[in-house]
Amino acid sequence: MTGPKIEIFEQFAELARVLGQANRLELLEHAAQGERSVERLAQLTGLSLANASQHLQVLRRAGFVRSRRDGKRILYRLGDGPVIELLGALRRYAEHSRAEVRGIVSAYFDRLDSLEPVSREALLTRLGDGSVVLLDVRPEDEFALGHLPGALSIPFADLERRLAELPKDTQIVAYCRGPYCVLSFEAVAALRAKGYDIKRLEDGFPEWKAAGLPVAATVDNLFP
Amino acid sequence: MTGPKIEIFEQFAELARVLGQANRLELLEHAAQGERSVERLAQLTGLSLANASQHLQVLRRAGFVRSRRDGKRILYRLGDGPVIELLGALRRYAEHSRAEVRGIVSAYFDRLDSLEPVSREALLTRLGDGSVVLLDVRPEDEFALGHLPGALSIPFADLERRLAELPKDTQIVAYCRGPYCVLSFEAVAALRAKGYDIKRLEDGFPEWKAAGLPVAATVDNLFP
DNA sequence: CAGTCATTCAATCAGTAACTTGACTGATTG
DNA sequence: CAATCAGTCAAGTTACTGATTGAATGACTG
Repeated sequence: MTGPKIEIFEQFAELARVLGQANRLELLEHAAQGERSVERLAQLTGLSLANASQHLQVLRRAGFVRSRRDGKRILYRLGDGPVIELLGALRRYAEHSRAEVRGIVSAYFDRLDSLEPVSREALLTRLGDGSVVLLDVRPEDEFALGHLPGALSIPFADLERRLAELPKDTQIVAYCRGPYCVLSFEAVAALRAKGYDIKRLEDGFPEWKAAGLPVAATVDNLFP
Repeated sequence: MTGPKIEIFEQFAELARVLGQANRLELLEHAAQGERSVERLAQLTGLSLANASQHLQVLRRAGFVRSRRDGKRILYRLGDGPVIELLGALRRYAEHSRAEVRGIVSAYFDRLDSLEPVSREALLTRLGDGSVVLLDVRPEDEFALGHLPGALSIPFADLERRLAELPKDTQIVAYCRGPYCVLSFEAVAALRAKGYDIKRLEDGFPEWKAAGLPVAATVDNLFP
């Protein structure tokens, strides 16, 4: 081979191998929501503590996440390279090439929301003229760690109880963790059934943040 | 976990695992230049025939390459999903996050070409007004399988012998297989030492083609 | 239609990866 | 300063991956 290519390819391959594990991808998505302790991440993914810890270290060595100590806890958050962009490229490739992905997507998602999602750009314009209400359906702690400015936080679990907070005369745009997060799909399905005018944001919070758009946070790192 | 995520992550991880092997990435880059037989790809990468064949089948199952039979030969070419985009995202992430990659790049490449490369957009404009000569330094067979329109083919190995074909008064833009292909770097270094005004195209042939820009081919599939 | 060529398949082996368990470290708390 | 808590480390098991070898397929060639 000509020159330095083998080494470069080996570096690329090492990074790709780190993403080649479903549990790590899941940890990564959770870390992308905001800082999280190892224990919390282990809970969220259903992994054992030691296993989660080891996976997180693999992710850290590859730069996909960073960590810092806070008292006895160690908090992991997304790394600062173009991680979301890389995951987005992987997702787009998968959607194009893997019938399984398209199948799962259509089975779970299209059934719930046959309408076009709202793009980031469209949302920005409509937020400007106040013609839309933004709804964050992620759990409260994820909202606290960071959310789209002006978003209303009603975790999906509380939605039924808190319907009164939602307008019937203004369109609602719901979002959650990412393009494949079911929460926003189910919120759309549930609220539409009740007569609300609601759509889904195409991406989730991490994509919004990665695009360099403004983010609001209620706490800094209160909920690990 | 909520819903269909685990399955989706497993699909993503499967794809990432396929890219998690340097030999496969190398095969992929060669297939991205144009259709190639298994034997040729094995030669180019230095892999055994059976090994190359198996890796190519892994790549095919993931949709990164396609194959067709031509007589006794089986020809592999790049798949038609956003493969180049995915590899580009991987490359950009690696450049950002891996000191090793930056190190290798600067050790081998920056030494050879400290000047800014020419972007696709800039090249397009300058091709329009005829203020630039395009130079393809890849081997002849890769040129034959596809090249940028109007490019002059002088394989790097023949460069010394064929200097007469190059203008001294017009700027030259050299390109080869991709951002890390050494050929164009070395061509730039060699010709600049001889007093030519020469720069490097930022990307290579596959990126150009993937961007949907026009491509010329001398033969269809004559050189497998 | 036997021989040859290009590729794939099947079997094997060595090396690596994922998960578990239990011990260890480092910071807080009584 | 001992006890506790959060996380890491080290060792072991099991499963998978990559490479090699030789046999098997499938298509052309005389």
